[in-house]
Amino acid sequence: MPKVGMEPIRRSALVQATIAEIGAAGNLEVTVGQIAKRAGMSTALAHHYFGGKDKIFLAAMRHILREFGTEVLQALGQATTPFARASAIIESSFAPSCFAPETISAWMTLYAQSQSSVETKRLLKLYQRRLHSNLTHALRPISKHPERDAHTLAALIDGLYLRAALSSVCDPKDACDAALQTLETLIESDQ
Amino acid sequence: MPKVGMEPIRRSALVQATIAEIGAAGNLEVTVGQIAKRAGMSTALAHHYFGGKDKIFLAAMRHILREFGTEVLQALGQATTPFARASAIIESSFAPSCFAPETISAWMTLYAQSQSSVETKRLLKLYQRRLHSNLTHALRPISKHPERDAHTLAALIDGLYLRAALSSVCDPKDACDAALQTLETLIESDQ
DNA sequence: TTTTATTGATTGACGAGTCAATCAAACGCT
DNA sequence: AGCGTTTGATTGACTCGTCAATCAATAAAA
Repeated sequence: MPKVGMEPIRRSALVQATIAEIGAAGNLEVTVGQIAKRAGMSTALAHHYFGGKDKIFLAAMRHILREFGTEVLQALGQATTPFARASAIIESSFAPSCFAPETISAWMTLYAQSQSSVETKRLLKLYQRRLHSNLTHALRPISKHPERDAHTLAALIDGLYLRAALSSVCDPKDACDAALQTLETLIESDQ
Repeated sequence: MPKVGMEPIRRSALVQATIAEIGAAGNLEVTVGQIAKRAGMSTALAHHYFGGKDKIFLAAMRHILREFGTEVLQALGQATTPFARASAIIESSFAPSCFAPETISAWMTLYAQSQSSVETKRLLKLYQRRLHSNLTHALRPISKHPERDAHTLAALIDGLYLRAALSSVCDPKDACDAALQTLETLIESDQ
């Protein structure tokens, strides 16, 4: 079985397994052993490829962020009008994939870890900057205060996500509608 | 030194120390030993009074929530008009005490833990219900959609808090202004 | 003397990271 | 094609540290 070129496969399997384990546990209390087992290899191999537990976690976080980023980008590609662009960003943020248990857990632990890991904090800020920049760009032609409204909408998206993710009867659609509704109210208001 | 009636003092000291340690560490990777040491006692005594690590953490979380609750209640007492009530709720949510490092860390770990601890989730939902109910009550006389606007504002508060807490140049005032601004926009809009 | 407070010492478990050893594919040389 | 060598893949076993929880013992009130 030992073949060359295993590295990318192993790394990807570990990242996948990490996300799954975090989702199953609900938090970061996950051992390298569990992750390696789910990925079908020994703990030694996991260490061999990543060098340490925190490196594995960071890679998993990066993966989540990257996946979300491409989802938004793709939705933006479909949109033609400024309003459609803003709506697309909002709808991407409440896509079903964002509410998979492992995604929710990953997202929450991301917030928590950001308080103690500078690298995690960097990642999170990157996501926030991108969301803000995308929103600003979409709102520029249709809002009297693009920057300000983008800031408000970005925060609203995060907050609505938190509430929807926490609620047992987790209804992404309601949250999405609320965000869209507020988007309309904001751009119609002229003050 | 052994005197009677130590229990409440010890419990309170442990809760205080737990919050401080979480703030210092930035996450839940805090040992009972650290907490007990900061509280000036042995780990055995900490176990004696709380029975286990998770019980200690839960007590700390409850303490944070209760403190926040009374702060809001006090601010509401000062307010006379409905608009002042809504503003008071918002301003309480961005009070300096909410941005102390230990409070931020506690809040973040609260979100993260809620995914794996039903009791923590229950606590968090309680806070959200109270915030929503307070806001609805304040908005009833001045909004055309009190429930809907309360939901939006509550989420906005959480989101703005997240962003402000995460930003290195953490400016609560900006976040508060954004929330107040949106409050005005919402109640002025008539659709 | 009963109850409450208190701790040092200990236990038992668990987990991250390391290491030496094994195995097989690829490589280079003739 | 055949043969030795290097290189990547892989793991079982082990080390070292940590930490939650327990317990037996002490001391001081009541």
